Amino acid sequence: MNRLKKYEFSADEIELADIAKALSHPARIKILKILSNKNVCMCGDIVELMPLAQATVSQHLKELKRVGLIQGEIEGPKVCYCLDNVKMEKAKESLMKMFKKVCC
Amino acid sequence: MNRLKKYEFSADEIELADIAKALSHPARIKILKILSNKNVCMCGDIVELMPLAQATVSQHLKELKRVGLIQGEIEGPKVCYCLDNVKMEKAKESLMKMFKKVCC
DNA sequence: ATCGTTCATCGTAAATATACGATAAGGAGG
DNA sequence: CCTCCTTATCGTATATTTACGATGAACGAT
Repeated sequence: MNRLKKYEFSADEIELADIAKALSHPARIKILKILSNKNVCMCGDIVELMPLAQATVSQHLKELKRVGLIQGEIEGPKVCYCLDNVKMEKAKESLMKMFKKVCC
Repeated sequence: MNRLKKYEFSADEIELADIAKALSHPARIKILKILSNKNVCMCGDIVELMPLAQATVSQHLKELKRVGLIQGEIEGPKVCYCLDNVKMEKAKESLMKMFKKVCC
């Protein structure tokens, strides 16, 4: 954003937009799907399933962590990522509330 | 995106990410809310309720139109915007499907 | 026909996002 | 300690987004 105007909006609007932003790239949708297959959680395994370089996947993981949809836990030299189901539920509820208020 | 990699993902992932992108700015969330108050639909009225310049609001409206969440109908010199409830419902369902598949 | 109103689009500047190679940081195992 | 493996971060290039003033296009009214 050019000159930060976000403070002109309500906290709800900003929060919801932020969640949507985290979901606004197919790579991040795919990562969430991969993590929901509880068999896979190691960062390296995720990278293998993605058509992107390791550094790029790491960036997407960081964005998902930023909004709290996933967590990363260090296991020796590896990192095990998992969904934060509480946060996911909250994100779903926020989106649903908006849709209900707005139309359906 | 640097080198377009989106084709590496599934149509579902791309479509969902696209919907999320449309929702990923507080201004656009606010516009949807404003339009759900059926009293307001003229572009000018929307602009007055937004903390942004007319040109910027027009850009946000265009993005919402691009994904089909709203429609614009010319009424003389003015333009009346309204939600596309069918598309909104579809967007909600797509998001819900993802959440259900992924966690909740 | 001219004028004012309304809104989209153009042009542009700055911020942010996306992507990747290279490198750093940390642990495992010799 | 040294090396390998794993992952985050840095540096960087490019694309996209956001924002606004200026301009253009379309219409209604005078």
